[in-house]
Amino acid sequence: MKRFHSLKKNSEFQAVYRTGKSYANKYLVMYVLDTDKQGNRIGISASKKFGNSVERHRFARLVRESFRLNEDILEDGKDIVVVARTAAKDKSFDKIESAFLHLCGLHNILKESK
RNA sequence: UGAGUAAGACAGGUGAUCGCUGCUGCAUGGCCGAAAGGGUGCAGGAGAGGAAAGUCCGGGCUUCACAGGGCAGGGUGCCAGAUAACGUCUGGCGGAGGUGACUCCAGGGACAGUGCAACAGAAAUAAACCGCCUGACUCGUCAGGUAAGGGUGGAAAGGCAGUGUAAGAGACUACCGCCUCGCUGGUAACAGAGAGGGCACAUGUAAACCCCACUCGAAGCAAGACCGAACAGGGAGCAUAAGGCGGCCCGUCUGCUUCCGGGUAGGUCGCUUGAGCUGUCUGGUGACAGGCAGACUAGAUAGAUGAUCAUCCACGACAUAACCCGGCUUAUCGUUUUGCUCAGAAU
Repeated sequence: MKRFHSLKKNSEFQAVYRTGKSYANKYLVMYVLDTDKQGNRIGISASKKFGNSVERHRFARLVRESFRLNEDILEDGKDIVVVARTAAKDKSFDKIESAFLHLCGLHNILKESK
């Protein structure tokens, strides 16, 4: 299996926003939708309000890295959308990663939590 | 040495582990495919900027339009050159600033016409408020002359000095400025000296309309080209077994096969070898042009450069390619090189 799967279409994002459940903390907002398909998919969103191109790319990389390193402890068959909040700007990797795992815990999609 | 001025260079480095996107090689009777190949795995090597930014100009490229001419509209605006082209660049000219190196200038036309010029001021394109002078008389008023002086303003009928005069005024004179004429130098912008005018309808504004000269077709890589599930459409054949429109036949619609053509999702190309880069030589004051040699240096398509650790130091600013080039503008922690100028010291 190559890389990891990501959400691409606007319609896929809209489906998660409308029908998925959401939790938020200081840095991130996370939407999760059950798909019953194999593999998890992630979509990352940072609006222009968040910052310029460099800052938005930086945020996306940190979230992608958090997802990649922790994918094996996540349950299967989820569409996840992560939205940036402005407080996440200029934050280090471990802050973003802990925020990501915190939200995964709230969504109850960690394998250990069962 | 200090202060300044101009032109450049660099844009955290090194090592380790995990991860991402192309490329090359090898492997893979195992996953897909008839095959080519794809996929997967391993290895090697490559992988953002000086502004990649703003999208303000110009060009290539692509599609559309196009006999020729004119109008409208846009752009440019001292001269010569460079260039594929430009609103860019180079060298001059003129003006402004600086002791200087040097810097800055949207720098055609205001006797073609129209418009506008707040406030202040007596008056703003038209002039007598104060003042000055002359005359008259009822003795502080009237009539007339006057733009030298006062005050207002960005701008008040060329400036300054003198002659002159009742007081004044280019009324006259010298110098400077302006205008006209030819002469000399220069490709030209322009400069120089000379002669004449006697200063006029008299100010400013053309990033106000406008006039003059030159110039411009439109839209953009989500351009566009090709392949092409699905799904509308048409032709041919088959079945005519069944059903609908008919009481029945013909006909027609529904069905299946096949072909044609349009074309959505999706895919492939466009997509990186180029008006390019590096070095060097020649021509040119220079922008630049030409010759020779060398290297190949991102090509993603929801969009690849990240994470962790160690270590060094100046403790790392601004900011992420999206078809490609030439410029402009704006942002930027700092480090550093070279030329030149001024001041001081020493020889």
